[in-house]
Amino acid sequence: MPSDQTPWRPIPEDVSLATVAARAGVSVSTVSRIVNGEMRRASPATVARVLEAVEAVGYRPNPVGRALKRGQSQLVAMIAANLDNPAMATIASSTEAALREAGYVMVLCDTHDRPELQDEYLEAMRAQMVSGYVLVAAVPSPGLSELSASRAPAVFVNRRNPGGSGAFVGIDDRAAGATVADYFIDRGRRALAVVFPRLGSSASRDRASGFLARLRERGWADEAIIQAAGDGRSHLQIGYDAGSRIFVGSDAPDAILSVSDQIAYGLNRRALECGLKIPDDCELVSIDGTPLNQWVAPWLKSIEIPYALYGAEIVAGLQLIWRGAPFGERLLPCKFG
Amino acid sequence: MPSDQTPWRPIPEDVSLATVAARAGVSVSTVSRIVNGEMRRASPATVARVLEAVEAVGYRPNPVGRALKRGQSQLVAMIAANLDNPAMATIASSTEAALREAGYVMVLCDTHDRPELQDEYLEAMRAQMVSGYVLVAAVPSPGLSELSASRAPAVFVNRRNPGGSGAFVGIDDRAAGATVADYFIDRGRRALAVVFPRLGSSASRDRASGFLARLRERGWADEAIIQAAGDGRSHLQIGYDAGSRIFVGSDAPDAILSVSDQIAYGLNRRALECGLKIPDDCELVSIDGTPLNQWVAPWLKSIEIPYALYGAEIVAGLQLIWRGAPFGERLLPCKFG
DNA sequence: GACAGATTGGCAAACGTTTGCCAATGTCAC
DNA sequence: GTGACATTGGCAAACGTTTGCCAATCTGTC
Repeated sequence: MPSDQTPWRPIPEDVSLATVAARAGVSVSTVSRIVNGEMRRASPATVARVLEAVEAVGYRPNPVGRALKRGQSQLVAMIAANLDNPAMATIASSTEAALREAGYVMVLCDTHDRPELQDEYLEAMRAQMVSGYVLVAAVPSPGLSELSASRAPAVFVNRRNPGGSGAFVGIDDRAAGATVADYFIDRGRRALAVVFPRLGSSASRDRASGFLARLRERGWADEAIIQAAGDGRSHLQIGYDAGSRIFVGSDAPDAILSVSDQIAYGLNRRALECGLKIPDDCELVSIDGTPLNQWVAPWLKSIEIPYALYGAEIVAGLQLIWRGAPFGERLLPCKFG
Repeated sequence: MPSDQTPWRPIPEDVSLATVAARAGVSVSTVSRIVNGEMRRASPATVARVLEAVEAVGYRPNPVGRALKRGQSQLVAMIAANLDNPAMATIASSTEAALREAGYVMVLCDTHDRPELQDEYLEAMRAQMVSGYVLVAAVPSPGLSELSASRAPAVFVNRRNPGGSGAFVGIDDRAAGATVADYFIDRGRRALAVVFPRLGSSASRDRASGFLARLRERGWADEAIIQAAGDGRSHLQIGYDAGSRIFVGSDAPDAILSVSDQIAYGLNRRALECGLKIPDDCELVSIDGTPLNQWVAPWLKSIEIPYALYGAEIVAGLQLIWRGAPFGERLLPCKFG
């Protein structure tokens, strides 16, 4: 609980519409209208006088007063599953930049993948009268259903809306999986494996199933492919555990698709412990491809998801929705290399 | 610019003090007082009736109205230099959790280390009437000076207030550097180096100078130690570039202190390219020690900074300041391993 | 000179909250 | 019965903004 006896108060934003109005010798309403660009409601002379006064006293509209009146703040909520994941941090960073550019302020919430916390945040953000929601890897929850039903402006990122439709920014996960399948086949790999979280997002699932589907198309039997699903929250651990199962015995794969960088890190660690060298003994391809890889994991080949571009797309999506235009989904192109 | 013709409006928080007041048959003021815990202003019967009504209609105070009246919102601004850095992401994540716990909402701003942007954000946050500021690796700027002068509640993290005093959460950087110096000496290392950013923060400087000072204490001449200062924003690149200078020639060091993980990543990459193996050919110790290291950089030994604990300390600091208590600095203990 | 119509600008209410002040009622002692 | 005093609760203003509506002035035409 915040202390009730706060000795410090923010410097009162001593310059308000009233200050400007007084200086320009007009009423508050006139200033408000001019500040909001409604120029036709005043004579050019008045407009000039008001703008001069605005400049002179350094007036900046108070977002709180405005929010109260308009019933909507300049805040946009980003509700992310796990900030500690570098991919999410990059998304957060680029979104923040794009929002600022558009005149909004980002509020960041980390749900740690927990539905109750997600709902708590959704409620809190609604109370803050946020203008929109950015849901990064949202989990199913009652509050999320309500949100969908309320038609509030929301953009889902990475994971589609678990319960229904909604604007989406991400990549073509199935195609990404398929690309890796083609790559492995064309390289003459014979023993394939795919590692993914058992309780994963739509994204994880689609990547794995796109991979398997393409293999099937090209004549591989499902049984020929090792599928290692891992439990738990940490992709690192999932990868490590999967490695424990995959790398033992004589039928170790010679090529593995890991649906995320972190799973690949875990796999590599276990591979090292088993005396296997990647990529020499077993090729490893992940889908993520954060820039850090080239520094700390040069052994990892990746489908590179352009997370740094997400922010711009997300904000473009929000803006479309705000003006009532439809925004289905935006799948960004990936580089494979 | 946000569209002016927004078709969607947040569901009006249809339940306000007035709703509760009507249902309980009392005035708005009474409800307000009771909701704020001022129980003595009403008879037990009234209190009960009001609380029942609050429950029944599901009343939640509107933070915007409250902020406008109080001149202070429940928002706390975190102004960080670079979210893409995993250490900062961890700090952001833990701070966010601690703030939520305390009933606050975190607004995240990424300055990309640019003073103008930092000032823009400081101004914007002031306009939002935030309750406090968390400045992670703040850079010197006019706005920051103003902030210090205004005595606004602020906690500096990692880097001390570049212009003056202020609450600080971090580690004992000089001691960390000294620890590494002792370690190298005790391990019998003979050719030492330290790599740091030329235009670094107080933290980087202190780590390097703590290292050098301890070496001096123990009889090493400054000239005997390779000091590689790097330019630029990216620590990865700084490390890589420093490696280019350090690893060539015959007098390569057998032990290096890197003041951050990322510099160490860059160093390692360059070492590999030079055919050197870490830690066999050259021991590398960094100060940071993010958990990711054990997965992707097992070759790296680190002073581990407990970033995940920062959030709690930061919020504790803010709360002390809010209630007028002094909060100088809090140096967290590090693990070396 | 009068009237229609456009132009210009102010009044006041409203958003949801907090809080100083006052009014009404109750309690007690004399 | 009267006065002092505590208890209980409401009125109304204020925070900074937006906006519907009305009033005043101006422009032009007959």
